[in-house]
Amino acid sequence: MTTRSGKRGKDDEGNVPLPTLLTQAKDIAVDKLHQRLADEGFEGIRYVHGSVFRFIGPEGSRLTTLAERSGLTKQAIGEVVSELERHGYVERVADSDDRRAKIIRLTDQGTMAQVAAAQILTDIEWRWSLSLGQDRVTTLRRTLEELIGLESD
Amino acid sequence: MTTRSGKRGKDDEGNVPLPTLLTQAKDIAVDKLHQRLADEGFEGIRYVHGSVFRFIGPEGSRLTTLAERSGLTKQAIGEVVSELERHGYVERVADSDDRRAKIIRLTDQGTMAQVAAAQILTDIEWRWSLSLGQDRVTTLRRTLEELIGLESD
DNA sequence: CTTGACTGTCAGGCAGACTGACTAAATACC
DNA sequence: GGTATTTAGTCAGTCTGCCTGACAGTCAAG
Repeated sequence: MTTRSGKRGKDDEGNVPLPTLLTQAKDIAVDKLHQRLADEGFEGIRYVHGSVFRFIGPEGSRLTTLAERSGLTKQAIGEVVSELERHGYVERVADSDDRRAKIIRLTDQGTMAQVAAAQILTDIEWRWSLSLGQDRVTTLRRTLEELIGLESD
Repeated sequence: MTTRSGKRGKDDEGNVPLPTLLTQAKDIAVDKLHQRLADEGFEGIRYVHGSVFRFIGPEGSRLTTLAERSGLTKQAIGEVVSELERHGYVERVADSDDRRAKIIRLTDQGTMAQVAAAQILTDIEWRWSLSLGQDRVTTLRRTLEELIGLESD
């Protein structure tokens, strides 16, 4: 039996908890992103790969840097990088200044995937704006940004 | 150097992706919820326990029902229920109508935890309303609800 | 009363991320 | 310059959360 995730008919009485709403909205956006990336030929991209695509510098970054920025351990991000390397999105090149280090760089395909992801995310927001009104999506973003800035010290 | 995850200054147009904002906001709310629950004496409550507290009926529910509503398997939700049972938040009682089944019911402490969680979530929204304006938090909730209703087919 | 469906549990497995231990290289100390 | 400490990345092992598969007991339809 396939269990469809908690779909209540109409909300019984009380409010759906805000964290649930935030999670569902995130899941919808992320699912759409990955599906459309796959449609455009960028396959095998998983959620955690965003830790590399979002945080890697234009000239590449070290593993340790990616680990710090993403909040994952070196080991964890190292495995992610290896996976992206196998898929041809990044490459490890020697650092000429420090022979311990390797620079993780996007390949051409990796750069295309990064650009495509950014465009798709922009497009998702744009489509939401069409349905809900541009001001409401802009307000959503601003509210979230303020909220986070407010609470994260 | 402690790198706070992806805090770009105010730059060009390098927007933080919307899924990231949604995730961060969710994490903030959930962390606050669990911390305040612990402060009020409800200890050992983890994220996944919400699958029980949110979906359990007033007279209790069967394991299979909780599994369907939460989207987890029977085995997974069964483990969650066992953990909550060890902590004294729920109990398994025989179903008088069906000797295969057990009714999972909140204990008094479980009910208190459920009520406390709901109050805390309401309070979190209320505090956000104080900082950001009540209309913006209301709008946030409405926008998310519409968004989800829109996209989840 | 036999057959099939359902309830909950036990067992085993896999994926993701963690801690710990290690080598090679850079840097600081004296 | 020589030694000690720190740093970069990797290998190994573990833990957690969730999954699939298999099962005994019970219910329900023919």
